[in-house]
Amino acid sequence: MPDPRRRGPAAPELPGLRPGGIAARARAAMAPAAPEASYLAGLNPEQREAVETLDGPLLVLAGAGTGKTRVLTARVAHILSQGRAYPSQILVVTFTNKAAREMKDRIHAMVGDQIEGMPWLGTFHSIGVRILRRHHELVGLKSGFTILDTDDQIRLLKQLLAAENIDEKRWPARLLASTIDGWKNRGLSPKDVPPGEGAVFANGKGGMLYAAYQARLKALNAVDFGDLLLEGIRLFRENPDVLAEYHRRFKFLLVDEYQDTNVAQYLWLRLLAQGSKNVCCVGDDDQSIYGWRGAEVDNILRFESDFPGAKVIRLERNYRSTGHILASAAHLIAHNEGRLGKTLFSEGEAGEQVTVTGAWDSGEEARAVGEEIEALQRAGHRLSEIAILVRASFQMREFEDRFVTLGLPYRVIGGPRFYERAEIRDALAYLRCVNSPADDLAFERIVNVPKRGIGDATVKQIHDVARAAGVPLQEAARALTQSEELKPKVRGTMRGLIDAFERWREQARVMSHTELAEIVLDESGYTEMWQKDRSAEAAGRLENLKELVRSMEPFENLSGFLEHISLVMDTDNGAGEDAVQVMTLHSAKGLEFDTVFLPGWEEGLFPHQRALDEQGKAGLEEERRLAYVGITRARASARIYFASNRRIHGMWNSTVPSRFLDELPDAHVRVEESRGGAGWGGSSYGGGSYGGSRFDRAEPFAGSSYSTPGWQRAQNQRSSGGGSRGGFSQGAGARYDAGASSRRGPMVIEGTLVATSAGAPSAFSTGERVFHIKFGYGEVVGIDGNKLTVQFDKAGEKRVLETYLEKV
DNA sequence: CGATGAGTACTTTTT
DNA sequence: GTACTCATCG
Repeated sequence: MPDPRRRGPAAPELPGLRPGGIAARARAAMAPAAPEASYLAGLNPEQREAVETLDGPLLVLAGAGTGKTRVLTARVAHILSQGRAYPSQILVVTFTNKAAREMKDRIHAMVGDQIEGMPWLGTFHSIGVRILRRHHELVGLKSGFTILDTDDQIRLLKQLLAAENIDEKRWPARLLASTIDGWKNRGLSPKDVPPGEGAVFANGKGGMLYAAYQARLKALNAVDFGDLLLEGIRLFRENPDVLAEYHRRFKFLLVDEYQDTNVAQYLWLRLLAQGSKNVCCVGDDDQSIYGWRGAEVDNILRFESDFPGAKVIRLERNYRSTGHILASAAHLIAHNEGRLGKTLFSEGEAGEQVTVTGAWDSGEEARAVGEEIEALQRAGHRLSEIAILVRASFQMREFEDRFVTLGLPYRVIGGPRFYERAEIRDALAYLRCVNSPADDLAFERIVNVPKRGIGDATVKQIHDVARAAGVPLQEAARALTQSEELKPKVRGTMRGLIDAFERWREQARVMSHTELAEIVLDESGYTEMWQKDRSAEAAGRLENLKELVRSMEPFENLSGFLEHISLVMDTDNGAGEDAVQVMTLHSAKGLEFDTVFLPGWEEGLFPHQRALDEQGKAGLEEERRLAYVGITRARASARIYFASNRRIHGMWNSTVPSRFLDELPDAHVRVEESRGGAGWGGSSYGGGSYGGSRFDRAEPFAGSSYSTPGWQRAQNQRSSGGGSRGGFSQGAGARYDAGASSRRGPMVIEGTLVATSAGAPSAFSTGERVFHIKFGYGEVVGIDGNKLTVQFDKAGEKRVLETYLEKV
C-alpha cells in the first residue's frame, strides 16, 4: 500500500500530454548515451514485442517460467521512458499484496527514484478502496467507512440469521457468507441474484438475507471485500462522469495473473478499459487454480472477443526448468481440453528425469523424502532451494514430524496468518473502537474480552437500546450505565469500559499511536489476560501483540494503520533462513526451487476426490493444472511420490496411484524404488473408467516390508475388497478400512505395532522423564491406556504411544 | 460465567 | 485422528 495520504497527482488532468513529458526528459537526462534502453536488454523477441506493443488490447500468454513479471515491469518502464504517460496514469493491478510489492520494487529498480512510487499500482482491492474513498458519497457511504474482514462478516450474518429465526445448525453463517461471496465474485448485487439461486439457502431466504446483509453494512457504514469491487462497478455504471474521469486518467492498464480474475474483477476492469483501450493482460490459462474461489478461466479464453482487435503474444521460451521437467509438465497439461495452447520449450539441457517413487504409506513417503533431502544437503544443496509441495495441508504434518526427528530445518509457508490470530484481531478491535466509536462489530468483539462479566444478556440489552435509539453500541452502552436497568456490578464495569474508551480517545490526540496501543492493551487488561494464561500458546500470543505494536511504527497515525491492516493481511515472515520449504501447491504458484518434492500423488488426494465430485471434468482439469504448476516449480529436479496407504479422517485407506502419473511421458520419467522397500502392491483397480496403469503392475519391490504382517494384511484386504477405484471416494463399499482390522487385533503397519485397543495398565507414571525417538526428551503429564501425553522439552506437548517411549 | 463433554467436520486461500 | 464448536452442567 502506498502511503494513503499521498497527494493525488495533479498532473493527470493536464490536457494534451505529449510524448516527451517529464518522465521521458528525466530519463533522457539520466542515460543519454544508451543506444538501447537498459530495460530492453536481454529480452527475447517475444518478450520484447510484448513490451513494445503499447497500443490497443494485448494478451500476453506467459507460460510457467517465461519471464512474465519481467515483461510487465519492462513494459511500465517502456511506457514511462517513451513519455507516453505519467506514473500516475498507469494502472497496474495484481491479486496479492506480495505481487504488488514485488512489481513495485522491480519497477523502481528499472526506472529509479524519479518515479516516486506509483499511486495506482496495487491489488484489485486496494485500488478499489482508493476509488471508493474518493467517491464514497456516490455509493451511499460516509467517509471513513470500515472494511470488514471475514470474522466480522460472519458475526454480522449470525445476527441476521438469529433475527430471522433460522437454525444456525442447518444453515451455518459460514455457508451464507461464502454463498454471498460467490454472488459478489460473479458481480451480482442482491437484485441480480437469480431467484432460483437465492432460494437455495434457508428455504428461499437466501436472496432476502443477502439484501438484509447489504442493508446492515450500509447502516454500519461498512463494506466487505467483495463490495470494494462491486460498489466500484455500481459507481462507474451510475456515474458516467466519474467513469469518464478515470478513462481520462488511465492511459495504460496492466493486469497480472489475468487467469485468476473473477467476473466482478473482469467487469470492473472492462469498464475502466473502455477508455484508453490500452489494456495489457498477462496470464497463463494453464495455471488457473483458483476456480473454486470464483476465478473464471473463461476470462482469459475469451479475451480476444472481449477486446476487439486484441493482439495475443505467447511467451513459450522457458528459462526455469531443464528439459525433462518441462517435457513432463507439457505432456501432462496437454491432457486438458479447452486451453489456449502453448508449447513450452527450453534451450537448456535435458537435465534430470522426473522421478516417481512409490511408498508403502505416508510415513514411509516422509522417510524417503527426508533421506533424499539429507543426501542433497550432504551434496551441498541449500535447503531453502528445496520445497515440498502438497495438495492438502494435512499432508504437511507427517513431513514436519519427520524433519523434527531428523533435526532438519524446515519452514511451513502459509497457514494461519499473523493478522488472523485471535489476539491480533482482539487488539485491533480495541483500536478500532478507539478510532471509531461507531464500530459496533469491533465493540461487540471485545466488550467481554477479557472476561469482565458483561455476558450475552447484557450485550442483548445494549443491542436493544442501540436499535431503539438508532445509535452505535458504545453510545447505547453509555446510556444504559446512566439508567437503572443494569445490575450495579455490571453497570460499574461498563461505565469503566466506556470511560476508558473516552480517555484513550483523549490520549490519542497527544501521544503517538504506538504508545496509545500499548496503553490500551495494558489498561484494558488484555495483556494481563494472556499473562495469566498458563497455556502453551500464551507466550507466543504476547509476543505477537508486541509484534503488532512494532508493525504500527511506520504509520503516521492510527487510522492510517487500520486502513492498511484491513487490506494487507499478510506479513513478510522472514525468508532467507536455510530451511526446507513446506507448502501447498496453491501457495507455491509463482515460486521456484532447484528441487521440488511432490508427495501424495494418489487418486482421491490428487486429484482430490472433492474436486471430482463437485466439479466433475472442470475439477479434474483444475487439479491437472495444479499438477502442472507443481512440476513447473522445479528448476533442476522434480520428484513425485505416491503412497499405497494413507490415513484419512483417522482411517487407513488403501490408495491408487494418481492418474496424473499415467499422463507423464515415459521418456522423461524414471520410476524409482522407495528405499524402505515396499511400493505399490500391485492389484488391479478394475471398474475405473481409465485403463490400467504401468504403476499397477509394478512388482512389489523386494524389501523388508514385503513379508511383514502389515503388508500381508493389507494385501489380503485389497484382494477381498474387490475392484475399488481406490482413492477415498465416498460409499462404504469403495473404502478400504484398515481401521476395521484394528477391531480384530492390533493395528500393524510394516511390522510395527501402531495401536492397540486394549488399555493395559501403563508402565509409565506421570512426572516420569522419558525419551521419544521423534520428539526427544520430555515428561509424562498424562496417561490414557497406551497413549501418553508428554510435555517434550523441544517439541511441546504431544500425545504419543507408549511403545515409542523409553524411560530415562 | 467457566469448564467439560459431545458432536461434527475435514481441499485449496486472497483481499 | 483431531481440532474446533456448541450446549449443558456446576
